[in-house]
Parts: sequence; structure tokens; C-alpha cells
Amino acid sequence: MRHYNKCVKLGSPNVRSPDQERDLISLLRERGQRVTSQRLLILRELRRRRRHATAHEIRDAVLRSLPGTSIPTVYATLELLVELGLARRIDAGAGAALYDARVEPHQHMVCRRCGRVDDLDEELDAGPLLDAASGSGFQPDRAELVISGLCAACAQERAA
Amino acid sequence: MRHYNKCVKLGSPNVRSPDQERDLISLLRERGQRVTSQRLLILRELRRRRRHATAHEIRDAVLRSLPGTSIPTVYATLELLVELGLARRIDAGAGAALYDARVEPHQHMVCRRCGRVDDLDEELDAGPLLDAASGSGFQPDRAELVISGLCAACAQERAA
DNA sequence: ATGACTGCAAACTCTTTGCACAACA
DNA sequence: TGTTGTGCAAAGAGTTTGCAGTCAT
Repeated sequence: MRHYNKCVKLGSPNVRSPDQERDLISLLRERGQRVTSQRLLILRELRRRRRHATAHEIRDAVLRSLPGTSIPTVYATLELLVELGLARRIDAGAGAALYDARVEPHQHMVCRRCGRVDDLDEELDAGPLLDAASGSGFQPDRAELVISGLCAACAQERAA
Repeated sequence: MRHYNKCVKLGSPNVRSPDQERDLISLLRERGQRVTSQRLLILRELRRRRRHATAHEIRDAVLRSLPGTSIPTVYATLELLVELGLARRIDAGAGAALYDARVEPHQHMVCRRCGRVDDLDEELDAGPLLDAASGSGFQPDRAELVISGLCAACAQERAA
């Protein structure tokens, strides 16, 4: 017999206003899936950050208001959010995967020295590429551009 | 005292004709680095494959002609080849990193179901993106586009 | 009440590191 | 001969899996 932390109930004072997560709630109900405090808070934390976050960063943040939240739950929830179209997963280099609540199209710049990832809000005309992909029998879903190089800080350090 | 496998000497019958790796040899000599049979064979194996390969696939292939080749050596060599501009590293999804001897610009399609990675030989006009990146202080190095979706086989299976 | 979800522990994979020996130059 | 490179073992990081117990519905 093992000892388990109790889950925090939905009515918990830590999960007061799920107004911001209405979209998640209705998507979950549509699919017959449950609305849990973990799911609400993980999305809230992801949205609160301007920068991309790793699963572990999200977990640390969620732990403050929802102690006991486990890493497997964070991973499962982030993957669920991606599936629901409420988050994006960015594979930048070998390290940890990044998650981002900004789902509107934008590109990323990855520093090859410090690993920093920044957004690049510039239009990308991926149309011809997607057409070419379709032509080969592939069913394209989305296109993601990653620009690698040196971030401003690392470039300056290296010049010195 | 530990027991070590002997390295295979350069003159080994397994590394007969390094003609195809002349570029690697001269690059190494320029930098004062050594020409080893591991480096020659790893590049040869990488070039022999039409598809991208993981470090472990390369190791398995190299092991046949050069028993004892170790994983750390394969990783170090692949990274060296990338640094020398003779190979490319592709980060497609969470799994293993892929390496590719095709260094001329081309894009990749990743199947979100089976993980298959295919080349897409289509021009990508990343100029404006790179300019925008430069404008923000970033020093762009290269741009890589990954299109995710369903490969032909998986799309067909799913339709059935 | 019941089945989906969570926490926990541990396994798994990929990659990197430290050190002793080997081999290119 | 000197120093770079390699093999080996093991550590490290990130992620996934199995199972028992819990909570939204």
C-alpha cells in the first residue's frame, strides 16, 4: 500500500477564475474529457509566460499553486493542449522540447551558443512548399521555420 | 588496468579507398586534425545513405567494417562533420537527432504519426526572414523549415 | 458509481563526460 | 615521441510507462 497526495479539487481556492480557460473547458466537454485543475492551471501558466517554456518550467510554476503536480501529468497535459490546438510544441536543438501558447503563425530564432529561443514575427510564405509537399502525397499540417545562429548577446560577447 | 579494443589502423583493408572523402581529408589537414579511419568511414556511411540517419544507425553500419567503433566517437565525429560543413543535423521531433550528408539547402517533411522524415526539394525564400532576424540583432546562420503532417502511407492508412 | 485522470516510481532512450590507452603525425 | 583521438563505463537529462488510488461527471 502506497501513500498518495490528494489531488486538488476543482473548487479549490487556487483555481478561482477559469474564465481565461473557457476555450479549454468547452473543448474538453466536447470531447467528453474531464476538466481538471491541473489542466486549467497548466494552460494558464503557459499563457502567462511571454517566452516559451519547458515542461519542467511549467511544472515548477504550477507547483506553487498546485502542490503535488507531477511531471507525467504536465507532459500529458501539454501534449493534450497541442492536440487541441491551444499550444505549440517547438523542437529547438537537442535539449528539452519547448511549449508555447502562441498558436498564431510565427517563426523562431535559436542561438546555437546559449540555446536561447526568440520569436520572429515575420510573414513566411510557405504556400509553394506546402503545395510541393502535397504533390508528393504528404498531407501537410503546419510548417515551422527555425533560424539558427547567434543571439545578440552571444554575438557581442564573441566580438569582444 | 582495463582492457581496450585496438583501433583499426588507417592502412586497414577496411578503409581502402578514401578517394570519396578527399574533402574531409583536406579539411582535417588544414585544421591540423587527424585523419582517422573512423572519421572516413562515418562520413562514407553517412553519404552512402539516401535517407537521414541517426547516430546509432551510423554506428551499426560502421561496426560492420570497423568493429569496436564506439557511440561517443560517432557523436563526436558527426558533430565535427557538421562543423566542417560536410553534414547537417536535423532536429525532427523529440526522438533522436538525424544527420544528413546533403548539405545543399532543402527542407524536410516529418510525419507526426510514424516519425518518417523525407526531403523536400523546393526553393524557400528565407531572405526576408533572415533580414528581419538580423534587424533584431540576431546573427542568422541558416534557416531550416520543417513541415509536419501525415506521410503518404499514414494518410492512406488513416483514410481506410 | 464509474471510468478518466493523477501521483509516484522507475524504466527507457538519447547524449555527454572522464579517464586510460592507442595511433596519427 | 607527443598529442589528438578512441574505447569503455557510467552519468546525466528528458521523457514515457505501469500501476494504484482519486476525483470529475
